[in-house]
Amino acid sequence: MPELPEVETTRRGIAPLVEGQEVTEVIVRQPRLRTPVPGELAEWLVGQRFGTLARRAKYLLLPIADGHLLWHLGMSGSLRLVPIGTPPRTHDHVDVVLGNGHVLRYHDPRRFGFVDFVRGDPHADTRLARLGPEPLSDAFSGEHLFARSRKRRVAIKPFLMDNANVVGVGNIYASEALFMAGVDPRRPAGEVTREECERLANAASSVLAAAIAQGGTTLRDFVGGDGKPGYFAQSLNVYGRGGEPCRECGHEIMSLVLGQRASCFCPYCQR
DNA sequence: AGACAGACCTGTGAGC
DNA sequence: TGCTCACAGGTCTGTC
Repeated sequence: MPELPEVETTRRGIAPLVEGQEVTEVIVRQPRLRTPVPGELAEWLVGQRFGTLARRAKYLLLPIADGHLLWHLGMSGSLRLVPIGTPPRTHDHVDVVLGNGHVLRYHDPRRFGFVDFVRGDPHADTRLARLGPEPLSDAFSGEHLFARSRKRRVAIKPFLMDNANVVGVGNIYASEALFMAGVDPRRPAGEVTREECERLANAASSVLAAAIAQGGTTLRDFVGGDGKPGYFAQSLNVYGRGGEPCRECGHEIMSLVLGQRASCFCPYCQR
């Protein structure tokens, strides 16, 4: 499942072979994604050249002459480059054929992702305009979290996962950051202290940076050719470990539902 | 405006 | 073994 680190890894991986390339053909095999693939996609793209690829939150931005492709990988999407002529597999929904002999191929079993075209400034688009700061930027800090969370009664975990507060912190990273910071995920956001917000911001940034450094290892759905789970899974302290002993103190990891999401935490280490 | 429920989709794994 | 079914996940929409 692409979390922010995987989206960033995708961007870095495909950029060298996509930037500056002309689109020669667009093939849509399955238009029914989270939002339908626009019928005019080929019309918009063919003959255009891609500019410098960017990322905002979990969105990839692919610039063309008068706008941007806005691509979201959803929960199971991947964007890869394959040589022209590579036969599509099941769930290979969209191909963007490039002049250099490569195909930018979108694969998404659960079809939670989407691709759309935004004319003009993409950051003015409703999907991007309300987003909070990037977790690895200077705009994100403990002070920012502290200021945003005052008087908020929602639990700190769903607060952290709210894109308006900080982007790219999904269920897994929110759980891990809260463990690292020693904060109980059920606490009302407004009651988390300034010092705890500082620890939380540092924890969220460092766990995301570590995951990017590992190449955005998938954490759950990923299974290698040898059937082994993702590498980063070994680093998880609480996520998916309900009922198991805490690695720090040995107490049992609790699991419950917060904001409609499974949440795991150590009731002894996290107060 | 904040809080929360529901919808979207399908592979996986548990239970029968 | 084969079937059913709940669950996971991010984000948008709708309701209170």
